[in-house]
Amino acid sequence: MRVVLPDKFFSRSTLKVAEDLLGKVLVRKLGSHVYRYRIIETEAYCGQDDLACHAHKGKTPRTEIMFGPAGFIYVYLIYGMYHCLNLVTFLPGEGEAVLIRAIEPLFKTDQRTNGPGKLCRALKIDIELNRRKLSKQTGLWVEDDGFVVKSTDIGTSSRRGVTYAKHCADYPWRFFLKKLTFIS
DNA sequence: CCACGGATCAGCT
DNA sequence: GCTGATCCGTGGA
Repeated sequence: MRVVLPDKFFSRSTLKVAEDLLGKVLVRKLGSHVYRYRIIETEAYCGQDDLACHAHKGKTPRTEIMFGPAGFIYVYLIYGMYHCLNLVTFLPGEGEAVLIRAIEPLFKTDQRTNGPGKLCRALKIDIELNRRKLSKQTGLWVEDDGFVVKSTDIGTSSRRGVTYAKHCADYPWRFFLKKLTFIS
């Protein structure tokens, strides 16, 4: 059973989307090959009041895509050498998105995808995908394959690398599947 | 125009 | 745990 997640999945509360994306399948099509990965770690970035969010200063050329409709892709270059993949969430005008921090390949490979920079490198995600819509046509989309995630499988913590964000740095807006989930 | 610093990672201590 | 690599978006002049 494979169902492509509809736009309405993403046009909900960003915290809810970040949590619900755990266990879903990120799909990348490159040429005639299709690669599937389990999403195992995410972070929520919640608009103008969130000092860690790129949109907190309001709409700029870079962040404009975050203020558009949910279901679009926001990719940016960080530290001059890594790209980060974000999925736009919630409502137009809010400037919110979910950062995909780690995924697990569902096929045999040596790819390292346990970090936002590394997963973009493995999936060949770069600025070319910025502002595009999640879809089969774009070559990047998200599916539900029936994998069940219980609330007890989910861990939370503060977000990584945002110590500059003052009080917002402590918000528990990082979500991950506890490793125990994959043993059994 | 120019200066600053970052939603990271690998390699070292 | 700490540091450097590397470049572009952003804001101030």
